[in-house]
Amino acid sequence: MLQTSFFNRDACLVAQQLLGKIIFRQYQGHWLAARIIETEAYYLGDKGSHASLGFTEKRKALFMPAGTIYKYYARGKDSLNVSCRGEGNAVLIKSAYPYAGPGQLTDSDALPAEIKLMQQLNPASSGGVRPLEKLCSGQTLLCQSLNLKVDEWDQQQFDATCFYFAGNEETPEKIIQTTRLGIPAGRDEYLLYRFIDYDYARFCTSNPLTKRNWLERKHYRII
DNA sequence: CCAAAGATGCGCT
DNA sequence: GCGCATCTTTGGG
Repeated sequence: MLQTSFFNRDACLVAQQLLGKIIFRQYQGHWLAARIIETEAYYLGDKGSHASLGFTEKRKALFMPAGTIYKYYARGKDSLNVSCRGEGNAVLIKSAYPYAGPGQLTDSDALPAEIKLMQQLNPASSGGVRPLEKLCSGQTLLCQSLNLKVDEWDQQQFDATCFYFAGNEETPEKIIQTTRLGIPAGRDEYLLYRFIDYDYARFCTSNPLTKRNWLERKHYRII
């Protein structure tokens, strides 16, 4: 389990080092799991952040010690963040990919019970089964798949018995660094605070590599 | 109390 | 890639 000291560092560094880490979530006797593939960093002083709007009870977790979980409603659905070093700074877990041990799972595999549970928790809008690539591809979709609710987790700490992040010290070989999503013009929208695991870019919310008219160095860079 | 905006996601083009 | 449905929070009146 990642300790609070992991989060007690610069938010952009934490965001990058979270890539490749695994989220573990206890549900009905099973450990649901997903690999983090996309993150965003937010700072008190950047106008895209919730913290920059000032302290309210809802935003309190952003001002609590590093490693505190901040959950809020994004367009009415649950979203997962963790506070970092410096009051008001945090990382947003933007998307993940279903995890069931080493190697990349595909829809053609016989899916483990844990993955099927995640598909039950987060069915397609049609009511059908959501393919793996769409199961955790979004900050609220991820929370839905892992049964992570605002009411239960906002302002809480990670808990080794039911919800935590884990993984080795390695970050992916290649990381895509680009702009955050959903930030209006004039709100520091140009900041390159979004990070994507290169090898999983096709599963993230919006893939810089395949975006029309997007160029390396101009709109994103590989680090 | 209500209008407006928001760290979105879906469906269709 | 774009429009819009959805629902919570916020802030002004």
